[in-house]
Amino acid sequence: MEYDQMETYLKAIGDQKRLLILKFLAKEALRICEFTDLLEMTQPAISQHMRKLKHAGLVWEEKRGRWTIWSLNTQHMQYPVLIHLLDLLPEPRRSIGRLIAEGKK
Amino acid sequence: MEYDQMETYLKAIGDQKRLLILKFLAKEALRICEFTDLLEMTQPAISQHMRKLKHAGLVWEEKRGRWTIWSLNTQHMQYPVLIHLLDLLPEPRRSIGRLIAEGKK
DNA sequence: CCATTATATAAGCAACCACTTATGTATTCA
DNA sequence: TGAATACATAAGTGGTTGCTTATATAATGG
Repeated sequence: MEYDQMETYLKAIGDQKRLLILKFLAKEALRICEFTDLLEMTQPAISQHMRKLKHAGLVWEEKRGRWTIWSLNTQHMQYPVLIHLLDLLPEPRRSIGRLIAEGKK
Repeated sequence: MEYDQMETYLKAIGDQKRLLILKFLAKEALRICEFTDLLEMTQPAISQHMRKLKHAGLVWEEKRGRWTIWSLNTQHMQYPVLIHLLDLLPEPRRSIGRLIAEGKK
């Protein structure tokens, strides 16, 4: 792996919000509209983070109807490292289960 | 580890020049003036990178006379991850051995 | 003691980043 | 078909980054 690729990778995961997104995706695939509730961020902000993660090859997108379903790319060369790092981070305050309970999913 | 600490860590290593610095330090402790030759960068630029690495707890500094000798902090929580990542990167073009041959060390 | 060497730090600057608001484009559903 | 929903993208903005040049400080060596 070259230095510029490594930089792209580390810059992609070197952001609190994106780490949180990845932490969620490590559990299950999610849609943008679910992230807006989970992260309490606007939809364009999420979209832009996803674009950055996609550019680094960390996530996949699957268009289904009006939704875009995002999931972790488990084939990424540094996927094991990513999982290791995510495991060090605490569980998010808001959870997907909470969303379901609130009838948002 | 909290999200902001992880971000600080990843931002610190998420830079080509700093990855190169760390790659050199993984071999041996070095001084600023040696880095200016190895990386072909100005002295203040190096100093500022070292400050950032120090702030993230990745390196130690040891003042000896007019020199400051920098070395990797092998006690850092994410030291094994760092070594793993550095091992994926190619050996730098310029080497310490080359410096010695040129009579600069 | 004075010149040299090694380093830190400050100010300035261009580029980049992460957000915002605004808008365009599909898709679904009544 | 028209309203609502999900999403992408563009433009604008304030803050950050990584460099530069300039300068200060401290140690060494003649």
